Amino acid sequence: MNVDLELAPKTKRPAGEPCCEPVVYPDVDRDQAVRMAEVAKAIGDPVRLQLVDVLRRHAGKVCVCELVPLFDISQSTLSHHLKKLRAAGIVDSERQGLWAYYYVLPDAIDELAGWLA
Amino acid sequence: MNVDLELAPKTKRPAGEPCCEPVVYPDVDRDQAVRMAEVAKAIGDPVRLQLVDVLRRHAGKVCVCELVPLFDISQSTLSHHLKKLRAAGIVDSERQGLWAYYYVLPDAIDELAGWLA
DNA sequence: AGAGTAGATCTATGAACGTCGATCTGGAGC
DNA sequence: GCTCCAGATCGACGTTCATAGATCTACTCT
Repeated sequence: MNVDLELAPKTKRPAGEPCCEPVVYPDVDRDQAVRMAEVAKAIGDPVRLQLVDVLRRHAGKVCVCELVPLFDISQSTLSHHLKKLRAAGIVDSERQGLWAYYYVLPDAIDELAGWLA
Repeated sequence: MNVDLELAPKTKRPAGEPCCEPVVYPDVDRDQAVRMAEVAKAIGDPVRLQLVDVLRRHAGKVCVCELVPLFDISQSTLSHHLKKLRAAGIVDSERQGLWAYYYVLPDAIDELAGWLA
């Protein structure tokens, strides 16, 4: 699963006409790929993608109690999704008394957006 | 799991001090979210992300035999990953005799990149 | 025709996922 | 103290995932 830039990726060709002689290597290294893939996987669910959408479009922090009624899922499932987004470094949360407020950490998404652009 | 824009997302507040009064709705609708999440999920794996990276950086079509030696995974696993990328509409393939050539379809990624930007 | 090759498909396996209801935690208000 | 509430965590479930080896399918070359 590791990209080995040292090894020549030439396989034995059957005779003439090789399929293609110039070898293309990935530009993003393994660490970048793992990091960005983790972010992509985190937004690879419709609910979480819409969650990020709401949080990004909202300037400040959004209370969880505002998020729950937006989706047809249980509160525990929403909490689970928010936890995944936090684990991926996409969002962070802050407790204020009884309520929890979530907000976006732009760095993680920016790296992925930069690569995709 | 559906976003209902009709329903007022107000829950009964315990007394004074509501956690936050302005309600934020997602901008991307359910269909967009499902589509973009599918693309994000497809690149939500380090191998597939690097595969897309290689294919995007290469102008034309890349032979599978060039891709196999880049990763420490079996040929069948690589084929499985390429199939996932094709199912997500990120790449397409073309047979030429014994070899298969893969290339990027930019539209799917562009939509996600546009939203992330 | 027969041998060899590139790539896709099949089968299996163990891990991770999305979902829910139930429970736990800790702050608010009486 | 006690009760109520918001949100997180737990336990369980069926599903999907990444992976590998084995097999299958076309195609090329002799």
